[in-house]
Amino acid sequence: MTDDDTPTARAATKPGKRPTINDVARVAEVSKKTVSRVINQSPFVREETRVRVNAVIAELGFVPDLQARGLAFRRSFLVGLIYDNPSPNYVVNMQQGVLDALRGSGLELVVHPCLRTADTVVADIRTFVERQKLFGVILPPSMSEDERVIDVLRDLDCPYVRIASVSLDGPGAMLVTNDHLGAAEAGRHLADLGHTRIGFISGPALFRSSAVRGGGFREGLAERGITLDDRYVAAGAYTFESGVEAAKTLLSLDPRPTAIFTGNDEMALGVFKVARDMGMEIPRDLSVVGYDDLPMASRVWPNLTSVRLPIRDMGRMAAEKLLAPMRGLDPAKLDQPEVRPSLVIRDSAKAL
Amino acid sequence: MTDDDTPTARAATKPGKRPTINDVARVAEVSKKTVSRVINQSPFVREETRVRVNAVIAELGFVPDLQARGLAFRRSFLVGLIYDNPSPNYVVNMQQGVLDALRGSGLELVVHPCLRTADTVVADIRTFVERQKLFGVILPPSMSEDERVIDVLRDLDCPYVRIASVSLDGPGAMLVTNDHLGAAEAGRHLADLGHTRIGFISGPALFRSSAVRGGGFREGLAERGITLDDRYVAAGAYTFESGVEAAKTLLSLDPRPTAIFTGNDEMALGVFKVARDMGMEIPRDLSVVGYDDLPMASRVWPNLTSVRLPIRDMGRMAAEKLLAPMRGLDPAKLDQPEVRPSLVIRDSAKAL
DNA sequence: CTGAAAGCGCTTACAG
DNA sequence: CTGAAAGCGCTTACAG
Repeated sequence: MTDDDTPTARAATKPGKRPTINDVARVAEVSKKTVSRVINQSPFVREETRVRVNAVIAELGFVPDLQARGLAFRRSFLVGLIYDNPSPNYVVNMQQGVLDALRGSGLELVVHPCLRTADTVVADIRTFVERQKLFGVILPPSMSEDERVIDVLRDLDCPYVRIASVSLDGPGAMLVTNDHLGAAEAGRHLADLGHTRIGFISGPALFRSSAVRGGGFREGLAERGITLDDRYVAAGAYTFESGVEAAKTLLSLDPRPTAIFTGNDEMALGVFKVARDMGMEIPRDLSVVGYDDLPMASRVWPNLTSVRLPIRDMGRMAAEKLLAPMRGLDPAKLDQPEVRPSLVIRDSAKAL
Repeated sequence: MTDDDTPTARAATKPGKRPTINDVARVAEVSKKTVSRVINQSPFVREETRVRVNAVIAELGFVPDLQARGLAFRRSFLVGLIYDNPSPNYVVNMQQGVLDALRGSGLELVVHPCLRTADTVVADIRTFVERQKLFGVILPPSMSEDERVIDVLRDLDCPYVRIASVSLDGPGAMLVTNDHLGAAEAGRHLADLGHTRIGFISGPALFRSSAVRGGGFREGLAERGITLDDRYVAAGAYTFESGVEAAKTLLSLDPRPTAIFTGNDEMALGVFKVARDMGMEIPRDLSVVGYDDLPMASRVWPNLTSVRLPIRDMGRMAAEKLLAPMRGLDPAKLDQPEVRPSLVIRDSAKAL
């Protein structure tokens, strides 16, 4: 016998156990179905009833059991982030953005990195999505570009949002980052600084952004009447080491380029290294512009001019699209959110 | 009527639906309880029966429903990673390590970053763990050092493993990283290079590693007969900016230090910046040693000498500890895994 | 607007 | 070593 032995508290629940929907129903003197309606925000509940039930829910500290709901709903309350992007900065910012959107929704984020080149990826992803009965999935590049994975998700009837540099799907399932715009801005910037003999280090063919950034860069130069000479284009792989190799190639050309645009910042730092090893000083002897605006860009010397994508915002926008149906919106009728990259001008590119 | 209309296949399951434990039981001609025993690797099943049931499981492609198991077990198959560490590199490596251990276990990783300074953290973590009925939780620093969170986990009966620079808990719940050893090595290294007037930039007081690294550094110097002068110690906050401020202080002392050890790499890069701005060249005019060995350490110029912690391994080891009971091991009787940092010698610290 | 019954797919507790 | 019954805590489908 405790002080708390009021009729209500007594009827509430056995000690040491979390209250269930039955406890709420009993105390509120309604059926559990009505409690269920209140939990699920059904409009078919009288206002007075809703208020009373909510009061009891608060009083008992009732929290619906996710497993039980999931079992009945035949799906979980988990959002999957499936990625093969190896940049820690990209991954963490994307996760933060997704979590920004998920906050308060009752959904949680399950992370699933994988190797797109492994021959078990597709089967692995199928198992993951099927077992977890995911609420939805977010696919940043280059995972977003793999149609085998998309087929699996469609087959499993799992909602998804793809993030990519160009549109690859219906508006309900896409977030477009328009990488060509950022690259074009980089091109115009270098041209406006007076550079004409310009090099480009591309990303790997597996990443769609490689071609899109390259194309955008060409466009930007073309707007200023400059044509990118194919001899000044080297293939990289988005890694520091590949940037080093490509820079060695480009900087041993005669005449050598006065400026280099790289498909990402990692490779730009490779250019930094080679230039230093060759006794060149940036930006005096060589201008460099990168892409991604990693935290590193503003730590190295000279600070790297780079194109920034609002990665955290992208994660949030993609997740919000996934949440739309929950909020009574039709994802197919939503507008396709787009994102614009922007050039962050620092000290690594100067006028000739 | 299909070609597949054999008795077995017919009895198997309705089309378009995933087979359940009942389907397996029917086809294998056992009770669902026996199927359950096989799934859960109970030893109380005749070998012959087990083989037959497993064959049917494979034949039907049966995958146990996680929500249903979770509802009956009263817990989920999710491991939570709760952290407030802001370094993307640390976070991603830790996640990778945890996933290395989780692979094949049927468990998935739910990430939960948070702000330890927010006044809702503790309540927020309670909600998270309680709602998800987590299988277990992994706490890297400095989350691992928050006793309020530990109290919540104990109260909720949620297994956890803490990762910290010193032991804070029983062997079943700890992974010790011994940061003092790495810092001591840094101290001996600088002393062996002939430095005697040495500066130290510490991390924030909220992080236990700050004091542990500082203490280890003092010990290392002491082993070489050098005492760290308190006037050459500045308080940082593990951020680039705080490194800049602290470096300004230390480098304006007269006489100024010939070497600086920083509590992490971010702050070391702050020292790089200030040294450059003051016209000093590293390592000619100043030796610098960092801690963490970020990817950046081998990108900047000069390459940064730094102490490395095997973060991915740490994640894996912590997760394996969490999985021990699943494998029939008693976590309390397990040995407490320890990790040893190592000094990676590069170009930022040289002999006087 | 509300409710009683049946069911989601597993496991626990109890028998044998 | 195996099984029939009851239960985990919700929702769906059907009535009213």
